[in-house]
Amino acid sequence: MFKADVRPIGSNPAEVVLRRLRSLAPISEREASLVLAMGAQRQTLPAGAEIFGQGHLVGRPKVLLSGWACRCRVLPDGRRQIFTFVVPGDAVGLCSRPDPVLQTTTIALTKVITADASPLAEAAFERGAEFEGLCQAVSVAGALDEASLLDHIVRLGRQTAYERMAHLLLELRWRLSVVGLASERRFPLPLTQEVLADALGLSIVHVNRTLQQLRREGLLEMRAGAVELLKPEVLVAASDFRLPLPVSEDEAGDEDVFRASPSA
Amino acid sequence: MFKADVRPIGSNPAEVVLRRLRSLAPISEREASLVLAMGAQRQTLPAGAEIFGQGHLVGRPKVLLSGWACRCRVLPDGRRQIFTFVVPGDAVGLCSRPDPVLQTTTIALTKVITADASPLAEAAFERGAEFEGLCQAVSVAGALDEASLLDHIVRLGRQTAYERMAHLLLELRWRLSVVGLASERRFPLPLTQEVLADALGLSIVHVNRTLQQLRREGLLEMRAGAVELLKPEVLVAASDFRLPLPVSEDEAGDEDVFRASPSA
DNA sequence: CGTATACTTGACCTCCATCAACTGTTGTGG
DNA sequence: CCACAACAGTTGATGGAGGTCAAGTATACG
Repeated sequence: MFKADVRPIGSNPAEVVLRRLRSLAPISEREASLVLAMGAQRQTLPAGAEIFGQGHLVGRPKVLLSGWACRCRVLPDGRRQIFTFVVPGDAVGLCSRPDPVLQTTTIALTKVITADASPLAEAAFERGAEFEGLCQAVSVAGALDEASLLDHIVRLGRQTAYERMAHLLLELRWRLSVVGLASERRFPLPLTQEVLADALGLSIVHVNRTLQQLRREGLLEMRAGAVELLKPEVLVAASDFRLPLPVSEDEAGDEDVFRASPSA
Repeated sequence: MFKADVRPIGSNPAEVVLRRLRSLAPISEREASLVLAMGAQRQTLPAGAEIFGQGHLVGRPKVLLSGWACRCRVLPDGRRQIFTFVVPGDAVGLCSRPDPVLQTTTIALTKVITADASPLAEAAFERGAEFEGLCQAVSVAGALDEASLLDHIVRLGRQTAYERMAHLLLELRWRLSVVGLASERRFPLPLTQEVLADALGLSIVHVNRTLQQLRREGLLEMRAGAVELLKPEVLVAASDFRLPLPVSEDEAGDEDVFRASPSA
């Protein structure tokens, strides 16, 4: 059985962050140790805790070492929209502009462990010349974040429930695989159907039926907080999923674990 | 009658850009003349022209001096999703990261006049210390762009057709008012119902019916490429519209033309 | 055990899409 | 100046995707 917050293989809990950054740009040893050192200042929060509040002045940026969170907004009548999921290795509130306010609330969806990312922010934004790799990795991470928002808009605006679900699952598989938390077919998904509904702009009931349809068609299995995509290629085709465009001609970090159409 | 691309009052066509930037941060005289100088290198494109292509390497950043454009993506089966509208004064492809690829296509919706924004990009990103105002304005512009994407996600995920339409019109009114192209109730809207449909994730027919409902309720009038919001407060209340949070405590530029709940 | 939380299922309804036709409105060329 | 495309907008009829309501059944947890 998968656990929601599998610890990276190495001993340092900040290793996920390093993996993430290495997938975005080449990271030197000196940079790596700066990143790993952040693992010392940890904070644990229970599911449901607010990590960043909408409208609060930004505190210090954070990275997620384990657990899942989401950025969302709640309408006055209680409707909620989730903008993006935050998975281990991701940063929250890490932003080049002296962002006066966050436009969103960040909430822990499981028990989470975070670390203070100020050292990373300082290295990337204020001493970018010294820390070229970190600077570039953080910059690319920002570009990917924006790409993910755009994908989300397409899902919500122009895709059916079935396509939205398939597309989101593939995106999560991709993001988790980068930090070593997903195999080609299987990954943890500690989300309730209600949370999926709030992300996909659907009702809980319809999320349930959509998942059942995918199961009936033999495309996935879900149990104990983990999903298995039985035929990822079919989902890719059905939802027009594509990975973010290649980062650049020469500067990829890790080799990709798998491409948009994995050999199943 | 309103024209779609009213020229700013001043003689220099780049004055809209200056207005936009001044609304975001204090701009010095030296910075202002740098901005106005960009007006010299103009380019005119017909409606339908592609300003930036998805996947192309970014050319030079541009600012829009007149006309309207949109950033969008087209799915393989022809469905189209518009992410955001680009109105006079806005920049396209202006980005701190050496963004290798644009995730979107930018298309002219009317005849447009653009100018090369490289001087602005260079001042803001490479000589930020010399051009503090520009640097800050561009940075805030980026934050507002992101906020607008988030609003769009909420519209598409959690609002009804009626709410989406009201919310979008209020956003456009706000953005145009900043550059002096909207009065409190009236502004140009050179968009077909098809374009609105592609932005709002609706069908053309339903956009038509939604507009008719708004008209029947005496909330707006549309003719000759311009809208008049007869009771903006009602639209604000119906769509839970709110302006982007205050930029910061002390550094606002222009006074706002009107706040979220204008005295109608 | 018993309570809370998540998931499941059925019945019903509504919002919005689709299809198809029709009505302006431009603008262009004969 | 009119004919007629071409396009944007309008309208009705119909159906389907997905929402809502309500009741059930696991599953976890103290």
